[in-house]
Amino acid sequence: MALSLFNDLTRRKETFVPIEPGKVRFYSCGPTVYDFFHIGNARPFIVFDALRRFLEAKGYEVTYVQNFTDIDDKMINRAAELGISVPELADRFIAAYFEDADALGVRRPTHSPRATMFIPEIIDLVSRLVENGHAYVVDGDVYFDVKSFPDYGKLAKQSLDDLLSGARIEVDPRKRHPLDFVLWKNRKEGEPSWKSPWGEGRPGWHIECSAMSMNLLGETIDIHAGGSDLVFPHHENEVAQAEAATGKPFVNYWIHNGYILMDQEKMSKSLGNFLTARKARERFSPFAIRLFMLGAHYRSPISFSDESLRQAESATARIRNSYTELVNAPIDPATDTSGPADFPDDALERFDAALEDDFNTAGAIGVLFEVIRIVNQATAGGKSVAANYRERALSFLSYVNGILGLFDMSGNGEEALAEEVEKLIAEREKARSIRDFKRADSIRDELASRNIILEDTPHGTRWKRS
RNA sequence: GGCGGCAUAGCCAAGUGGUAAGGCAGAGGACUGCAAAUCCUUUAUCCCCGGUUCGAAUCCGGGUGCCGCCUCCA
Repeated sequence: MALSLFNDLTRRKETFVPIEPGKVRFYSCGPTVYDFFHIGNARPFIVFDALRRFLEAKGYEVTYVQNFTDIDDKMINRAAELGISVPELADRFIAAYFEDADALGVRRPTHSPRATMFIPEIIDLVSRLVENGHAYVVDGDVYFDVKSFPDYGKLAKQSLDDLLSGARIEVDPRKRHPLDFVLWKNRKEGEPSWKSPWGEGRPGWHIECSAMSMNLLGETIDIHAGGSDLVFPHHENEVAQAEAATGKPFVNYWIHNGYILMDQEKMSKSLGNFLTARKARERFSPFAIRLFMLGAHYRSPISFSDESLRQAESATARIRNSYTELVNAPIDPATDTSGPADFPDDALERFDAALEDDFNTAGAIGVLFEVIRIVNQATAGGKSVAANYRERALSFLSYVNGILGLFDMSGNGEEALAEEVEKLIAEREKARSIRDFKRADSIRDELASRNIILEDTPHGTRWKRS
């Protein structure tokens, strides 16, 4: 079976066929770095990074680009508020982005371009559009002429008239059509600017993505991703700019994730109903946050709630527990038995099949938990497992985790802590052997208060962080 | 007004024609000194009405409710 993706350009699920066999050119819209990102913003970062990992797991060589928008009105306003320069602001929040994204298990993209590093390329693209009649210059501003591009609206599935009828924008009389959008903005006093054929100025928002995508990945790319709210106008405009310039398709597969809702409403900065990823990390593990995101199909809206995150937290602990049991299970010397349940041969196949079906992570996670139960059955009560069984189970879990990142496969880590805990466990064992349960329980309680949970198993006492 | 999405058990959530995955929570049992973890058992006819079909959560028509885009926005 082959990977299929729901392509917003055609509104249909389509078999994914890359331009170049074995390679994927993948662009994902990144953050405007004027503030910490919130968990709504985090959804595409996590989900599309996971898609990238899946593609790599399937053997594709993926060039994954996620940009930083480091020049626009919000950047300028925020920098002024903070009394720092726009580049300083960008540096600060790019650093913050990586801190948060790294902590959430989002892998670093192949390229993380900043718009301001591509000014010559942007100017070049705008020039092409001016030259071939798709853009016009007014008072140092350059606008894209939507009427010159008959396909305008093909991504949003709206005609110019339809788009116009619901428009809530003020009409700028200098524009030929109300929906014409700015490619290059004339400099205003005190704003960062660059020299261009049309005077000092700065790029419009939409043009940067087209320019960076075309320069880093080529004029036609395989996948372009982002939040649903980018379909119009951002992505529509990207298509128009790029295709008007090159005459070639800009993107073969457009994919968009659904929103995260807060109190039944779309989470957004402007509504103020958001939770930053940074704040969320203080309250929930990265694994729980990831499971919350990946536990529903990427195109569905999901509602944020403490309850949902707590559920994800518990579920994630279940995976980790199962893994720990498996790793610690004694190996059956006979090696030909593996307990009551054999490791299912089709697990991997079913897991992949779910992801291949429009990246259905929720379905895939269902398969994961079916396997978890089977593994738990095999290791329940301290039973031994066949070496071969453990190897196969670990290999499955490792493969799954390499894509979804739902639990920590490393050890407890902290050496010094481990030593101290082991000492207390030994002391408790001694107390238990002489049936001094009061002393034993007080040790357990003390560790519990330090977020360390003890579990007595047939093979001794184990500890873990809660 | 145009375009689009969603409605599945207490909660979260897969499932696009053949008699409802998975997770969380709850109940009972097993294991434990007690716990924890784990195992076993247990909880749904899929918003409503009508239609197509041997058969529909899944297709069609009509409702109802909620959400989004058309303005910066993941």
